[in-house]
Amino acid sequence: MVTRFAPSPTGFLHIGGARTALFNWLYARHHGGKYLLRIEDTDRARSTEPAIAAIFDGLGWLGLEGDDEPTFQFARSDRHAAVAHELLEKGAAYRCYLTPEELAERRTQAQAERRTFRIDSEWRDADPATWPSDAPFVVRIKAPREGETTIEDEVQGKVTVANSELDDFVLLRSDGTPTYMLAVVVDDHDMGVTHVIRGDDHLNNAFRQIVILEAMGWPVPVYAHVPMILGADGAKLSKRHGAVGVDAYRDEMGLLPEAVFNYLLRLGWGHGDREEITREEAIELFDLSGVGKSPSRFDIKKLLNLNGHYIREADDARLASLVAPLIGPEADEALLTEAMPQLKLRAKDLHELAAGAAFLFKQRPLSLDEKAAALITDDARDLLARISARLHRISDWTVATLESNLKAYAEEQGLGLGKLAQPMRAALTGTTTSPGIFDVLALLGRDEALARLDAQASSADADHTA
RNA sequence: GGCCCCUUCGUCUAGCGGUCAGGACGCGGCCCUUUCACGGCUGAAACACGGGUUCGAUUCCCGUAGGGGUCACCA
Repeated sequence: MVTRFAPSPTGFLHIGGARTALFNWLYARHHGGKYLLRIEDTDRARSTEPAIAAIFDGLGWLGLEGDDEPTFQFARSDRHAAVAHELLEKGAAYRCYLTPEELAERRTQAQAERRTFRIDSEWRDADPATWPSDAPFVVRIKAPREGETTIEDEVQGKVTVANSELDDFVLLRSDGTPTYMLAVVVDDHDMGVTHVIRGDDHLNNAFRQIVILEAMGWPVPVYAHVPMILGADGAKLSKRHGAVGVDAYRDEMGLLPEAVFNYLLRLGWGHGDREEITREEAIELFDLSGVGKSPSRFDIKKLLNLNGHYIREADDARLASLVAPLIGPEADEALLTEAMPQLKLRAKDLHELAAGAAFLFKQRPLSLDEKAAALITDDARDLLARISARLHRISDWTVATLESNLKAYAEEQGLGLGKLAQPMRAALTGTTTSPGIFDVLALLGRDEALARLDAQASSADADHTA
């Protein structure tokens, strides 16, 4: 069996497209088939190189690249046109000399009479011998007018449409170029596609495509039209909802591909109570029967939660290499990796992770944020001086030693550990939230930690010196 | 408007005639705790509405309402 993902390169890889690609990829993997890519670039005005690159980039990031070299639809125009001519010879299609203007006129006329407009070309049954040779024409398919067509859709179930609903749609434009409807059918056939899994905005197209398929005597593929992804407000997902390109999820939101993969999988598809699902498990579990029929809304909170989960699961060195560029040239990947087990507990995305790691690379004197500054009172300075003096005597600068020493000191002084920890945290990180204070001391190293402590112990209180 | 599809907590979903209608995110409370997190426990929260069919409907059928899609010489 063969599946395919066929985006048109008019922008970035849309998040909805990414899910369609995911389902196709999963279905092929699950059944040991092939998953192919086709770039539908027949719209020359809107297709761009950067868009093609962005799509491959997005698919690559998610690990959804095709099993063979991608097909470029525009390059196959001659083949598409040849099929149209074959249909013409068979009498299954005809030259229609109606101009766009005439069509538009009939359309508005029908509208004025509150009639449903359907193309009813007088050229449909014209004798080919009467076809003008000098006037422009389009090639239209002769769609059946009687009876009905039903498809057994893997997710939508049995769907039936009266053939009278179908127009004699265009196969070849007046400039001789093929339309999408023709190109898709020919390419799917030539590529050996057996399963067409796509957004349900194409459900109506399936009936038109079957007309071509039957005229050519080609087999009808298995269809699976999956519901679309809607914005949080229930409207069609668009730029208005913020990020719709997968590149934004990576670059702007700082998400991990495995989180997006998992989220997209669970959006519109379920398998019992399973929530966190790896690639391997997904391949094993995925099935079209688990795809729901109703459109689902995009929930960024849940995506973020999943991302937090995958950050915690991720390899420390990998996270360090992803976060270092977000911090700046001063970032040290080795130190980041060492701190990562602590840092990754506290972040839902890479930007939060970078922010949480920033204290490691700050230059002295540290600038304290408002809450941290408020903690450095005269009493606190005094306390920090005493703690520093005590820590100066420790040479075994490890979490265990630091912890037992400081806890003993807190007890001696009859203070809760928090009374020591918060001023220290302020002095050490410039903020009021951070990993555990002993980890912070250890991560910073003896010299840097003591220097930061001393700097605050001897600092002047702006309020008092003013 | 015509045609097609859809409808379980706010959201994603489980359910496939008889369940205290389950899980997850989010939200509230409690616990853990040096901060923030993580983690654990716990609470509130749903079968759109109206008719049928049936001993019995969230589940099957038909309407209504609401939502989505589609009606190009765009893909």
